[in-house]
Amino acid sequence: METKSAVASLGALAHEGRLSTFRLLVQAGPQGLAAGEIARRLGVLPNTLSASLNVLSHAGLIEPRRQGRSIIYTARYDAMRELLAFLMEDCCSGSPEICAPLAAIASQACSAEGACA
Amino acid sequence: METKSAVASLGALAHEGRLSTFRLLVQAGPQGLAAGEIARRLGVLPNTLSASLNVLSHAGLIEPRRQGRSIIYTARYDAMRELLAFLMEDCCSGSPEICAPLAAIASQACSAEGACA
DNA sequence: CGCATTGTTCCTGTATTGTCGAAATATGGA
DNA sequence: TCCATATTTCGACAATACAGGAACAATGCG
Repeated sequence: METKSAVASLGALAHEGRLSTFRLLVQAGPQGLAAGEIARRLGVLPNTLSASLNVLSHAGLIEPRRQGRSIIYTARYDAMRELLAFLMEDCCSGSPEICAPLAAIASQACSAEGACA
Repeated sequence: METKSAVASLGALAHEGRLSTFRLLVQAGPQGLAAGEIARRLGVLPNTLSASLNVLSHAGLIEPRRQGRSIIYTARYDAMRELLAFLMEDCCSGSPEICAPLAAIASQACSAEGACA
C-alpha cells in the first residue's frame, strides 16, 4: 500500500461519525447494513450519513450494493487488512522486540470476543 | 481506547508529512530522531515539521525529549498498539473467519523484514 | 557576554471540510 | 400512473486545517 492511499484511508476514518459507521459495518460482517439502518442506529441525518458513506466508499473502505430501494454497505476487509499491514510494516525494522507484541493483538481481539478460538 | 482518542490518532496520521514522520520514528526505534534530522530526511521546512510533530505529539503517538540543543522524538509504541487493537476490536464479532487472517499480518510484517522470526 | 545552532511560536492568506435544508433520483407497489 | 420509501445531490455557510515567512526561545561554546 502506498502512502497516499493510506492517508486517504486514515483520513476517512479520522472522523467520529465515519469511524462509527465503519466499525458498525465491520461488526455487521459480509451481510452489511442499509444506509437507513446505519443512520437510525447512529442517530444521524440521512444526507450527513450519505456524505460519510461517500468518503469511506471513495477511500475503498466500504462498498455499496443496491437491493431493492435500499443501498447496502459492507466493509471491505481486504482494504482494512492492507491498512493494518501498512501501519505495522516499519515496526519490525525499527525494533523487533517492540513489534512482537503486535502479533498478539489480533488473537487478543479475537479471544476477547470468544470468536476466533 | 475510546473513539475520540482513536479519531485524534487517525487524524494525526491522515497527512502525508505526518505519516512519513511517524513511520520514520517507528523505524528509528527507541533511540528516536532529532527534529532537524527528520526535517533533513523528509526535505521539509523546520516550522512545518514542528507543526507536524506537535500534532503527533498531542495525539500521544510520539514523545519529545531534550538532548542538548536538539529535541529527540520517539514513537510511542504503546499508543500505536492501542490504535491497532482498537481497529481490530470489532472485527471478530462480525465475522471471525474474516478476522482470522489479521493475526497473520503482524508475523508477516515481521518475516518480511526477517526481524522477528 | 556574544554568537551560532536548533526548534518553536506567531501570523496571515488560502484551501478544505463538515453540516444542514431543500431539491432531485431511483425503486417498488396500489 | 401516482405515491411512498430510500438515498443521494446540490448549494451555502461556518469552522478548521495547511504552508510558509518572520520573529522568538533555549542551549552550548568561544
